[in-house]
Amino acid sequence: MPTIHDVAKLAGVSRSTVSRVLNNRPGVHPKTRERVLAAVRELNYAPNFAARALKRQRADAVGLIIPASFREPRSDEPRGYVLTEIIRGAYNFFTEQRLALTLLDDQGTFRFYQALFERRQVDGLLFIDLEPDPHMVERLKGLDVPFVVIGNVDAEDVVCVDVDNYESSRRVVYYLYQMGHRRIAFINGPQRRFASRDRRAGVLAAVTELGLSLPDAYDQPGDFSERSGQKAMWRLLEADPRPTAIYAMNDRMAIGAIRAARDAGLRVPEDISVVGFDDIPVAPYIRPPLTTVRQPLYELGAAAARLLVQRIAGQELPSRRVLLPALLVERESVRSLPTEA
Amino acid sequence: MPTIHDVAKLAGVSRSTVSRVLNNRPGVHPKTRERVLAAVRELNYAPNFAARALKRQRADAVGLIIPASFREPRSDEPRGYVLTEIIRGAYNFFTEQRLALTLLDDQGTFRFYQALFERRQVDGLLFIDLEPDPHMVERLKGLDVPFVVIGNVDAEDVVCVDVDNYESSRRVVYYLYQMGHRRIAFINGPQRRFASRDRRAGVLAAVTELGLSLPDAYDQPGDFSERSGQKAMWRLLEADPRPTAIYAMNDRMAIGAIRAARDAGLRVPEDISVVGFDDIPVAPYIRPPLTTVRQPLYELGAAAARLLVQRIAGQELPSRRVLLPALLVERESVRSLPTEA
DNA sequence: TTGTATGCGTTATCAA
DNA sequence: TTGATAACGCATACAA
Repeated sequence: MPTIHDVAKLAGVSRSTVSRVLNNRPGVHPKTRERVLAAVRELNYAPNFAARALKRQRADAVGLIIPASFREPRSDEPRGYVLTEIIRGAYNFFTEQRLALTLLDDQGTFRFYQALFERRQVDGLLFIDLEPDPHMVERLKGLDVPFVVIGNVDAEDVVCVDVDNYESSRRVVYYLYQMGHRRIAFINGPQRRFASRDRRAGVLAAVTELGLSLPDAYDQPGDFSERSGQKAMWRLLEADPRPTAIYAMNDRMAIGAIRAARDAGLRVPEDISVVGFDDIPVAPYIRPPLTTVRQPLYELGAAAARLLVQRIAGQELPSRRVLLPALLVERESVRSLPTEA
Repeated sequence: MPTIHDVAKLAGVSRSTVSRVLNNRPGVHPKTRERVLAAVRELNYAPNFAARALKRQRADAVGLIIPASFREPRSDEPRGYVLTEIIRGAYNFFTEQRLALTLLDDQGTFRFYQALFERRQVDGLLFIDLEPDPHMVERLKGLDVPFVVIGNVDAEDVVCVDVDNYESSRRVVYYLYQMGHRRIAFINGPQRRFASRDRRAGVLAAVTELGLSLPDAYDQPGDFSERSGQKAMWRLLEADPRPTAIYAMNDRMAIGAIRAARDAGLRVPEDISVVGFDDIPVAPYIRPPLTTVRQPLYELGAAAARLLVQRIAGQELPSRRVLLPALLVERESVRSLPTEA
């Protein structure tokens, strides 16, 4: 492959001139520029990536740190869809900015991320769902590596972008209320997850604002699995009075809940309404099609990418926490109830 | 960040010695090696990626070329799932080999791929589903860039790995036959796709081997969309005699077909059986759960990655076409028929 | 407006 | 067993 030297020779100029033309530096005679460009085309020249990175001290690449679960075999989790949409959003933005996107998995070790950056293999890091380790984030802040987290993080001054779990949840309860429901129950996710806590907080806020209450019997734990949704529903069905609407923190639990209801001889939504969260691909296909909250996955990826690029450019970021609104997708799993006046 | 020079100084040796230690070269005194390693640890040194690439003339990175459709917004297509599984397989293998994986989209221009390689940004290219352009592949072969294609390709001497569409399809027909079906119809995909052609060829082979036939009325075109499956089913239902089993080339068309059957007042599988292809995530969730063929997506990615690494290493490849077996997943959309003796 | 010289951080060749 | 030195290909400060 040709080098800048070959181009210079062919164009009859020095290497510096070629470099100037290639980098759009001013102060090159149009005529000369023309000749150089012609030579570039003729030789099909493209600047060596490594040499440029070495000289410029930047990689023109960012690392996307995907959850360690990515390396594990197929599971129930709609990971594929979620991940793809987020990556797509980030990828499109980075590509526009002429930044390469390198896939890396979450090895959980600080040392690994440090090396990545110190080796200048990447100019910045984008973490997807780095939930559990605020400690690592703290250490990361010690480095000067620009990074952005998708999902919430329990650390100060970390740039992160997330769906507005609190507000979305609050909206769901309001929606249910508008549909005439007053006895609204709730299937939660693991409490160690921010998403669960925030969504639950939104529910509590709405319930309070609306003058309702959330008795313990209506506040069931779950672990995001379909099975746990099913079990939670069993308990919910024994509550007295029975709730008229169930809000599950994710679609898989909602699906489990619907199954449990049906097994108990109840119809959804005629006898009991169910709302999920995520809008996973199967949501429209189950019976009944699931009313749920769609996360702005693509936008999450794109927003995070934009923030990361700004950080790499050294800009001060206006806010360190960006919350994106989610969309309530009405399908058929919620019934409108005549309000009990 | 520290350089090899700093390490050398701290360890009281020359840069060459440090380099030797770092690259596990023989001929270093154990004592010296020890000192160097200690210095490396103390400084938290990691070799500069660009400098190394420049010197070694390789990037230690491969490019994954994803379909251009990736950049487009969410569609019905189960692209997310398929892509994720393939990438996961490839990613895990590359990571083992200490190769970084860079995401790149299919810009369709030969020039782009050429530059990628000539810039030494990647050591090789992995194409996912590069269906339409054998011409580009031919040109790619002209370069000395190692590449492997996932999916079939209409060109000679190209290393590609794919699911064994022909054989899998053949198996489906045998399966249906064993279940007692004799009037088996077929909903095809777009003929320009290899997958469609190969799957159809498998059907024809099986039909012939089993002494059945595939009348024109049983051989319906489709375009992979749910809607087209539905339409094909309408035509199929008018055939006389009506087929007892339908084999659709993908799950979405199968879902469309089931819908059409139900709309026509037929029950699946009691009145008519349906088989799909792909095992998309919704397949187990539809009514009835869909019997279908699961592609070995993860394995496809892993196999392709392995082949690419071999090519990069300059090994001659034993075969230039690798076909992986698919798995028939029996669910509830096929009924066992008493054989008409 | 253009060219010369130097260095980015490694690895590899050759001497010692 | 080790060290000096020369590339790798590019960008830039400075000189012309």
